[in-house]
Amino acid sequence: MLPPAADSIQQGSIRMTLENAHLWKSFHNIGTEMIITKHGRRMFPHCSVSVSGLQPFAKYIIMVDMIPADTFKYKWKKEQWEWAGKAEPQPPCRSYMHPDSPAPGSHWMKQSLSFLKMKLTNNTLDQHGHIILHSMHRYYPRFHVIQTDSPYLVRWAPFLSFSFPEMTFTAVTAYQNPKITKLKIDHNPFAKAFREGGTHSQGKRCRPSEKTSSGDRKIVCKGPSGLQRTPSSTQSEEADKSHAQTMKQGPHPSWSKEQDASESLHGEPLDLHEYDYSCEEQMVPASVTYQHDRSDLRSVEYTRFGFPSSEADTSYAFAPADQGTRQHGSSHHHHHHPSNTADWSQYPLFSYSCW
DNA sequence: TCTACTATCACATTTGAACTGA
DNA sequence: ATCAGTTCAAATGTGATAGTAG
Repeated sequence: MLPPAADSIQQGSIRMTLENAHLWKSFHNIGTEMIITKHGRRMFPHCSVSVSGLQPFAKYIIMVDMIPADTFKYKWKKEQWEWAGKAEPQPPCRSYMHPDSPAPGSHWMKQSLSFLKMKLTNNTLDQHGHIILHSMHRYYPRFHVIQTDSPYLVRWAPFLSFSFPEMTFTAVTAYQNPKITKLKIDHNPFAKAFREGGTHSQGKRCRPSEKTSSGDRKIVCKGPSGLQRTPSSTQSEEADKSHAQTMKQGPHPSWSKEQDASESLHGEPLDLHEYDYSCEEQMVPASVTYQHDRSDLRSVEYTRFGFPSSEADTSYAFAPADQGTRQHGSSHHHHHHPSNTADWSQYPLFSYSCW
């Protein structure tokens, strides 16, 4: 079998691979948390994937949106996450288009794609095009490869969707699990700088460092336990920034060009206990914003949720079903047709125009 | 009282315009 | 005139804290 098995997903001839999978898994084992703020916060780890099998000269748009991982909200009680009721109604659905979009397949396959500049917010009135999430709810990113040369045709173009279970996270306004804080500080240069600077400046910011070391307390995120140390090996990732790009603002705020940061992250896997997300399929209520709506997408996915720890399950895909079966929600037949166009859904990607 | 959220802090990293030289 | 480097000031991003709101 081929090496790229674990962190990549294949649909037809198109393969998507999660770039910084080690890091994602490190977080996932503890229970990933992503800070969301009023003005928008970047993700860490970043969404970074590579794609292969595209037609070199065909144009594609690549987008991300965030899908609720379940129908619940949570609270951090003592040292673990607990169920805290039913999920709030979905905030306006938004998606983030990779700033290189649209680009030919050859471009996308040339290097990994980073969604570094995507920001998450809890502000439902956000005017900046950031992705709106509910705090204390769980989500996972979903990547869309859309074969079109115009953002305005996204809704009608054939597309494929990919997602990785180890990217599931809980949106929070402040970190809950100190293990997560520590992992982030170990790997995120900004966080590290800030923390160390703060400790320097003394006094008021001193306590936290104690807090983290005492943060070695036992954390049980409702799952088989057995928790080990986080490696303090500060194998910080090198953000391999290459060439600065210049283009500023596209027709939409969230379309600003960014430079690609393909990260090579070699954090060794942590021997932490499993994190049990009890996720289940869920329909997203339709809603309209000035951005895209993704609600109809839900009906074309099939899922293998409920992440057991085996390697096989770390890769799975939400594949659009064909026209016939889509209405019924989940279809488990993949037609792995050699010609990739046969695998592409012709169904409109977004049900409403949001521009 | 408890939980969730927010503004603020200080500084390394990133950005990008200005500059230099070929 | 154009390009590739270089420099450097300004902008950005980051977690903890103290405080606010409910």
